[in-house]
Amino acid sequence: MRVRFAPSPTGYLHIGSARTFIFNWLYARRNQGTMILRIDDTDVERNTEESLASIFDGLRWLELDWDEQYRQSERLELHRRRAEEILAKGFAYRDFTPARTAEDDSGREGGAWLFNTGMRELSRQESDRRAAAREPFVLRFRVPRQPERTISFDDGVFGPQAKSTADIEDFALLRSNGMPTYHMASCADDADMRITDIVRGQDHLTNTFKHILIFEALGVDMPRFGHLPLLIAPDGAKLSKRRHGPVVSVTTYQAAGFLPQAYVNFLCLLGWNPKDNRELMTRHELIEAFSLAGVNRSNAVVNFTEDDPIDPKALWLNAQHIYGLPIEELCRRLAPFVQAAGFAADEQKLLRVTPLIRERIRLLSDVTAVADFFFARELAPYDPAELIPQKGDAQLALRVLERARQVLAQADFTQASLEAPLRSAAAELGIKTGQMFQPIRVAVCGRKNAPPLFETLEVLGRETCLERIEQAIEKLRRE
RNA sequence: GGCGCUAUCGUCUAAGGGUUAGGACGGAGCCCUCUCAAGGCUCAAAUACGGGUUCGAAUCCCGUUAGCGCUACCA
Repeated sequence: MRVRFAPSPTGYLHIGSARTFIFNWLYARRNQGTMILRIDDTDVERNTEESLASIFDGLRWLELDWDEQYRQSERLELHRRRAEEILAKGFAYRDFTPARTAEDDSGREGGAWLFNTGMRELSRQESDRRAAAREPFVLRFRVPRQPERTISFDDGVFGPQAKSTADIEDFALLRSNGMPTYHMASCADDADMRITDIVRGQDHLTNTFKHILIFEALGVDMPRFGHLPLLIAPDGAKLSKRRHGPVVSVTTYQAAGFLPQAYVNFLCLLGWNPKDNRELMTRHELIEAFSLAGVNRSNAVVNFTEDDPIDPKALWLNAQHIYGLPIEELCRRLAPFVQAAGFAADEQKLLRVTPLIRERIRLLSDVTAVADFFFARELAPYDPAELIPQKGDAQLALRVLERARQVLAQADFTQASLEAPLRSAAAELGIKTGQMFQPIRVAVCGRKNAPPLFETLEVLGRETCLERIEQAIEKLRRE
């Protein structure tokens, strides 16, 4: 089995493209096939190097690989040769009609345009003469019309498909500048690369009839086809940069702090499922479970809003994958985000902090908001009122902190030996544990919501804790 | 306009003639609990519409509607 992903480098890597790559990749890996990356860059006008770079960056980030790589622009001779071959066999003809413009197009009514009159019938001699005279022409496929014929194929996802040649126009193979069209280049390459299975977006479903015509004319083995439902926006429109902004770009999710395996997992669930209610899946599990039969036929909505570009389910999956990661690996993934935020993150410290925050972050980037007080020397300013516990006052907060200062000065600084004395201190003061712990938590973390107190104290260390409690006491006295 | 594809909770989806139409995310509530999370439990929430076929239809057929794709010398 040989499959390919064939993006055209006209923008950054689109999440829909990434999903198409993933499905091809899963299909290949599942069946010990060969995965081919082919850059379809025949549209010189729109291709950019940045786009090419973004495709590679995106795929590298997603930790996806491939076995062979090609660039269509380096294979133009093959495409032209194959087009000539089709012309020589009589399956194509030269059309010398000047290119239509958009305005010409608007007037069309009552059925589809099929071909330009007079050109199909041009004699070979006449055609050759005008071509030799350097008159520009576009090479068109001579779609069989009399008798018309039904082209059919069995789609791996959509099932049996059929279309009459009476509904297929004489599509172009070569442009008047000699460049192959997408249809020609794609089919010539698919044939040359001996692609056995073409898995691509549903927008190509109806193009497939044209491709079958080309493959037939070329006299090559017919590949199998499988078309994927499209990814669309909540408003039903297809995802586009203009309308939907960063949600369509893979880099958005990388920057937001997604784990590649989580994002791949999310993308797989858009239009495919393993039929057994599993959702959280490893890459290996995805490969094992993948089949074209599990792919849906209706488009899938990426559920984002104007305020939040991230689909809530993607977020949940990311949190699950984060929680499932070994501490050392999570640490490694977190480090760049900690550094980018300007914290001096020494590895040992991060290794101790990570277990305390792993179920509190949904994105890797959350680490800076959740664990900042572990890394910052000085606590960000906070309202002293935060130090005051439920059903208490500043006096109580002061008593709690002064007592805590004593306890922390003496106790062994481990979670286990900190808990008992702190609890009994609460009992001695005649207050609830919550009332005891909150002022301490706010004093050392600078906020009410934080990881469990004793672990936090231990990781922070005696010196930092006492220093921060001292500062809190002064804050309260100044009030 | 022509041709094609699609239609189950808000979203992703399961069920492919017989189910109280299942799961997940998100939402609401409860439990757990030193806060926040995580976790557990519970609740609300769907077969687009109209006809057929059948003892029986989310499921098969036809139509309508809606959405999407193709209809370029874009891919």
